[in-house]
Amino acid sequence: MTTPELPTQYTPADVETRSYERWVSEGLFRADPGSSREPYTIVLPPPNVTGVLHIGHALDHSIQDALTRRARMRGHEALWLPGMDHAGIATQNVVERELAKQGLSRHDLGREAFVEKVWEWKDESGGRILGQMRKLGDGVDWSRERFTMDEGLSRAVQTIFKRLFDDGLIYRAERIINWCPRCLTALSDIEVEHSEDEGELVSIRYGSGDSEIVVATTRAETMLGDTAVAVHPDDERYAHLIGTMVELPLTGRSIPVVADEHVDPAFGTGAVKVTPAHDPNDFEIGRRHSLPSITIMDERGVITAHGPFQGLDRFEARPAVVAALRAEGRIVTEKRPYLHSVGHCSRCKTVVEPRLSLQWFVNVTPLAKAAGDAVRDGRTRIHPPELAKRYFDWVDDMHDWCISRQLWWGHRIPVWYGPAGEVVCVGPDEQPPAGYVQDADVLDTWFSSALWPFSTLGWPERTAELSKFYPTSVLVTGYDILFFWVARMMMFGLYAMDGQPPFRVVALHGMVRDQHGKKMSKSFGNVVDPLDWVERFGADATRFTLLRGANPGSDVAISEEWAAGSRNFCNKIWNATRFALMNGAAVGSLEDADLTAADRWILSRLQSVVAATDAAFDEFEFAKVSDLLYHFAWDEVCDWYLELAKIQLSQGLDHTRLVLGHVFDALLRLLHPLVPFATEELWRAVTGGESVVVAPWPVVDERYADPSAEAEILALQELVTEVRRFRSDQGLKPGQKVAARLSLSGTAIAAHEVAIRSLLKLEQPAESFASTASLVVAGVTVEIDTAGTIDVAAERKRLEKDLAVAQKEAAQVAAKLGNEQFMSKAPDAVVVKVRARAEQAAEDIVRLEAQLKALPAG
RNA sequence: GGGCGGUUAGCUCAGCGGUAGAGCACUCGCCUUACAAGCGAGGGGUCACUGGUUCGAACCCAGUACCGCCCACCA
Repeated sequence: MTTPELPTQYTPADVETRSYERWVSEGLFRADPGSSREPYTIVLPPPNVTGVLHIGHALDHSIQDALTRRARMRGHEALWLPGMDHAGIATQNVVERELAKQGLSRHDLGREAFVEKVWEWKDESGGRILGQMRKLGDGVDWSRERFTMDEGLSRAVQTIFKRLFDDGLIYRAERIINWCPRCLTALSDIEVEHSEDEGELVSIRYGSGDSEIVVATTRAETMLGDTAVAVHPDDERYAHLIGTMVELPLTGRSIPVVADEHVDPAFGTGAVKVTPAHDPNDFEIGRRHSLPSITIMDERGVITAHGPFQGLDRFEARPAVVAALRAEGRIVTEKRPYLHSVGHCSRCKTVVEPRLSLQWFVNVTPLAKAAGDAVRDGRTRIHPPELAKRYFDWVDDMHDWCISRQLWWGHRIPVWYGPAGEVVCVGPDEQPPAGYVQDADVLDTWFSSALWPFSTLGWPERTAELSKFYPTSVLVTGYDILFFWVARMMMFGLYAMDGQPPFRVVALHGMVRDQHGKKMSKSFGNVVDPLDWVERFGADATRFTLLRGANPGSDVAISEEWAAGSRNFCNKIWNATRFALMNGAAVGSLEDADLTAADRWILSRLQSVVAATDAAFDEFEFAKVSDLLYHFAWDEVCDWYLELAKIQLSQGLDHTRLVLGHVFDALLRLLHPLVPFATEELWRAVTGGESVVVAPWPVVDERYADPSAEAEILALQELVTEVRRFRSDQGLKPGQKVAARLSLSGTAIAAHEVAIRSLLKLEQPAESFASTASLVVAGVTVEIDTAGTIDVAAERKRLEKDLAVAQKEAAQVAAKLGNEQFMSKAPDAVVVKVRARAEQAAEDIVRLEAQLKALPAG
């Protein structure tokens, strides 16, 4: 094996691009549907094609890459399928903003030219994202990259639309929908974000004299479209008015008073103004009472009702209407500020206006039922389970899904209308009848995203990919799109794939936040650009930082200090491996090696770390995986084994090279899913293998479990640490050699005298050795000659403090052992432990008293 | 209004019934021939509060107080 010259400091940039291009060109990430290996599939949640990857994507991708890489190493045919989403409304907005800079609107270009423009934008922006993914090291199968508006995926969209339409699960209806007056499109319920906003609640007197009735509203301008006042049927205050007409101020119209169960008599005055065209509840009341709907606003929220308010924006009209009412003495009370929940467009934050319009809907009832059942019966497991409840709450009470959008960018609705308004839904292979006109609208972008797990594998064709890789193994995504995306993939996947859910496990992660747990936002200036970190700390360190905080379902707080810490870890691994190589580490059989306790200890520890790593990986506990490997590598391998190995090598124990080779081979493989680049470079150097990407995952080997070696090294560590403490307290310089006598015979670490003396810089004493301090640890007495320089007062203080602790411990433990109830009820293992503590405390007391006594006077 | 989660060292978090942990930050000493992005030794916590269960509670139960998130047709 050749020992390449590795630089003394890890410089990520040197190795990252080199490795990545090689991985791709050698096809290591390619998945073969014809393989006989068990499949492992993850579809990448497709990022928005117009965006750039943010640190949240980096987390999402790091997790998926770690899972896929480990699965591949474990012998699975691993597919991580990449792609991007056309993100209808978001993308259209971005391109429109660009046009606006040139003073143009999409209407200036016309539909065709505008869509052309968006495609151009998509090519440019999408390319940027692909570059970012390469920089992060995403091990995706590039040969299978997809885009939600690809020909194949468009075909899938039309196919499922047609199927749902034929099954009666897609319908067109005039309903109150959420309308964004800025984006000029309908929105689904979940595209509306609610916030507590300040408003004004005004009470308005309708009618007069005996027919007077007071209603309250926060949207005064809508009174122009009122067509009734509703009261509860049992409300005696208004019983005499039910069925009568009252005068509607400002309009010269009279409207009926109707009785409706929906009204809460205890709220406000118990009377509600009814505006069927501009409020979803009122629409329902209107329907129950056959009330007319009067639309008073256009699609931009401008008042169209004839009169003095015509042409005013809704927010100008509101105070104007109130002022006019006040002038007529119609205002009874005004409450301001009045906090109430207001819906905003999740894209542009404009206040949403409920609007009566003709739209396409999915009847979700049967689909949502199936989506709930699949999780309930365990076909799909949601992880962490706490979040499953959220899923059920939503799926069990889902409203029909408004899928039409008045946009130009997206999948055009595959429905044509005849001259007399006849409707025909056309599948992908059909021709619309002559003279029919296609619906102008496009589908909600989440409609095509919902097909992602199977449309990307070739559905509706029965492809080899589909039968090999569907259902996918795990879906990794943030809990924020549980409803938007996960639930809808479940619905459509179960529907299209004959009851087979799209994934076996949904592994939800949290949001990335700053070091104080604050949300990242541009205005706050705490946004981390993953590429910036990749440049400064390396992709490995960036990924490791994110994974170290990634507990299932919980948010990840990160900071630059942590990224630096992760980079330091990579550097540590780099240098440790470099050291092993410099000392001839090699992979070979350990069968005939005469292993020392230190060797057996590290091998024993290694096999239990493999087991613990597997357990944590299986539960998506990435923070735990990272923590385990971090501490094993740093605290055990580097801090202890390498130091002991140095001594063994100087003693000529050549098999140490094989142990080093074995440990680093395994450690680098374990770390590879988290830290792909550094491990690739190092693993190749250690083993001479082609690529760690396709190296087998370490397996637990019980034969290496060695409790007695572990106990032995633990005792060694205790002794060394205690003597180091003494040296430090006494101000002995680390390099300064000190004479000492060791009484090792009969102790567990009798064989380690050379190591102990070497680690602690203890020399053999001269003939006339007079000890000035003695320490007793792990059954060993260390008598140290410090040539009279010992600080007696400091050591006495220290010993007295330790003695006090030991005495307190002894008292506590004695109390426990004297407690009958404890003795009779505590499990044996606990009693044994407590007894051991009692013995230890007693020993400590004797030892410390002796040490105190042995101190020279001073 | 309904639901869920949190409150442990200065900061971010792990631990979830048997002697309080990690990373970073802090103090002291070290360029010890893999690594100063490092090495060694330390300091620091009535585990939010109040009750209860238990031989034993950071951990289980009840309540309180803050904090966060999700859902909701609060006129």
